[in-house]
Amino acid sequence: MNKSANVALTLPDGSVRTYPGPVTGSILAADIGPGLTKAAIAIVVNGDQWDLSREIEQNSDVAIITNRDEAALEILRHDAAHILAEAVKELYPEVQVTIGPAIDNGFYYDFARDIPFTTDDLAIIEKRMVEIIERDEDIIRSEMDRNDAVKFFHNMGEDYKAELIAAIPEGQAITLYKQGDFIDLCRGPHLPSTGKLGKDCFKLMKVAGAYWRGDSNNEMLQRIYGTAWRTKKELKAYLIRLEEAEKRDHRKLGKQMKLFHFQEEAAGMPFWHPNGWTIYQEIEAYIRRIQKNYSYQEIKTPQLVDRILWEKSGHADKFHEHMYTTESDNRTFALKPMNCPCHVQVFNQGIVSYRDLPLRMAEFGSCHRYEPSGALHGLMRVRSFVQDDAHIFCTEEQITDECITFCKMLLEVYKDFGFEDVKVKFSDRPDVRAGNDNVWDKAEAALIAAVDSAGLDYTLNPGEGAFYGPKLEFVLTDAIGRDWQCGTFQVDYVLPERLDAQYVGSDNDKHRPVMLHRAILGSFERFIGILIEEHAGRFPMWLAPTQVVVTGITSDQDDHVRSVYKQLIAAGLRAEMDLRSEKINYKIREHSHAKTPAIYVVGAREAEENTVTVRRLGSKQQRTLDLNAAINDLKAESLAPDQR
RNA sequence: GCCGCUGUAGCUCAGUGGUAGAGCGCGUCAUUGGUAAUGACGAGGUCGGAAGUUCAAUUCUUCCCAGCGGCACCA
Repeated sequence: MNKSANVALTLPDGSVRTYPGPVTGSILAADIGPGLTKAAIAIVVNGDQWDLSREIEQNSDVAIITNRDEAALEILRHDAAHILAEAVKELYPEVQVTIGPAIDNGFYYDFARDIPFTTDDLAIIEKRMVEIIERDEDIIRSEMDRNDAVKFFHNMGEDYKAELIAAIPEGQAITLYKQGDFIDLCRGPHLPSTGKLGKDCFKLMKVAGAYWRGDSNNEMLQRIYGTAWRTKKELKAYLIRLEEAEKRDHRKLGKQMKLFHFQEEAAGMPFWHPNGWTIYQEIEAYIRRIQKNYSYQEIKTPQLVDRILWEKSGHADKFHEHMYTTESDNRTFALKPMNCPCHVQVFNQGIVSYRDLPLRMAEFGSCHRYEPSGALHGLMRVRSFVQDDAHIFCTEEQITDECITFCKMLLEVYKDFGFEDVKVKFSDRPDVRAGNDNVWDKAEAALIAAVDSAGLDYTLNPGEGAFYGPKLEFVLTDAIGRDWQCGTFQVDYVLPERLDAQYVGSDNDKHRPVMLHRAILGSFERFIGILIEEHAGRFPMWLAPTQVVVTGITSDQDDHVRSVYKQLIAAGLRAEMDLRSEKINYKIREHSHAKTPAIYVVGAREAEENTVTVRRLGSKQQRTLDLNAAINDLKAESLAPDQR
């Protein structure tokens, strides 16, 4: 070790402060100014986050983290988790603590306790947390030998902690943090004292079950979630954001806007109503046009296929518990959970020449999967769904080009739906998989080469590939910053082998094609759910179930309203008319609530002049336009993005 | 599937060991009003399902189903 008597600390602005010996972040902060003493939370030492109380013994580049820094949030939240654990241990000493990390927007802590926490407990715990913050306990770091630490926690009755430490490699020092009487295993860093967390900057949110170490074979722990922020204002803003997100909830809007419903007799399987089905059909027609442009052929295959096919394909092996089956003819049939094996059957009819490749086969195939009951979530996770599914049969040499073209197509589609921000993840071989390692080496190499050629940045998602091949996953970000994984592109050498797909090459020999599985939207159900939340129900004109409502001021205009309505329908628009004897205020309010994008009002004046007064959703402005001009505007606006 | 919570009118929700209520919506009538709620009257519920405790269950208990929040899973 290169210890010098003097310790020189270089600050971000380049200035250097020298101390005669080891120095702590706190001392440094105090030297710089009293304001910083108060605001300081931790210190970055040569890129690592340290506690303010930890002694710096060598010359270092340092930066003090204050509560104004983003980095402060994670530390703060981690501390909130510790304060939560301390409060729980004080209130319920029989509870064992396990882990409690900072997460997006907050923190959680998992406890082992026979009796689950209730929401009433949350208020009590929260109160105790405030007390701990007011006590302003010092948070003290110490190190302990691994084996000593295991004993230490066992003696305290904290078996889970002991198990965690036992899993840390031998010889590695263990850091402990003590605040009041509460000691926890932790990497740190932490705030200097509990008082640094604002007592009105956090809130406990919910209780939930969570498996020990995330494994469903293990016992279930009691998890308490909380949110924590630097300021009360930030906390409030976050809570408002949650409320806003709730308003967009597609399940709520789906009901309100009469798009679809679910019921007990068909859990997880949507009943589409006329409004929702209109959106669905628009999207399907759009995708069909795009696919045609990209030289896909559309097919349709059976819903019910003998189990034997699923055994051959390997799906039954891995997913039989998630497949619906039915008996008939002394055979077991499975409702198809996916389309690919059926597409291979189509491919296998007759003889395909290398000249026919790449062969792009698309199907809006209705699939069923018995999803675990706890997984169901509105349209986002269903048991019956349709994908914009397609399989490309091609040669190895064609993979790259196909991938490039697909990426282009996918970005085009996302853009048409208003999603410009797209992330790509590359998922490689999972532990449980079909096909030998040579095949996987080949498939992964081909896919990486392809995505590189497509010019897309991607992040690695190790072990998350499909059982038959690696995949790219396309993630889009919605209007309120949430990520949704939708598109996929998978390279598959396994299924063609298992289902014996062949083509005749230019050498007149038989060869295996490679199969590329791909989807852009993923499931229509889920994508529509995403769109509902993206637009908060205010669909763009081309998707709006009702595009325009015509209504009169008084019943004297009824005939004229009928005539305008007929012209709108004749123009191919999804129009409604409202002839009820309600006041115009009432009708405007109602149709605005229904999120109808355009309202045409005809009073005596408009009827006389053959005009309409147009009111657009979200605007109080009224514009009186010539009827034909208004209809033409609406027609232009209601074209799908690819038709403009 | 696992942990917890919830399930009352079409919707949102209140309520009670003695078989139920509001607002909105719906229907009828009146009203003909220029851009986010006109008024009156009326219809509508075996209180998620099954069993149990009780003189009596929508209310208490158990089981089942579904939904919600998480966890696990997601070809």
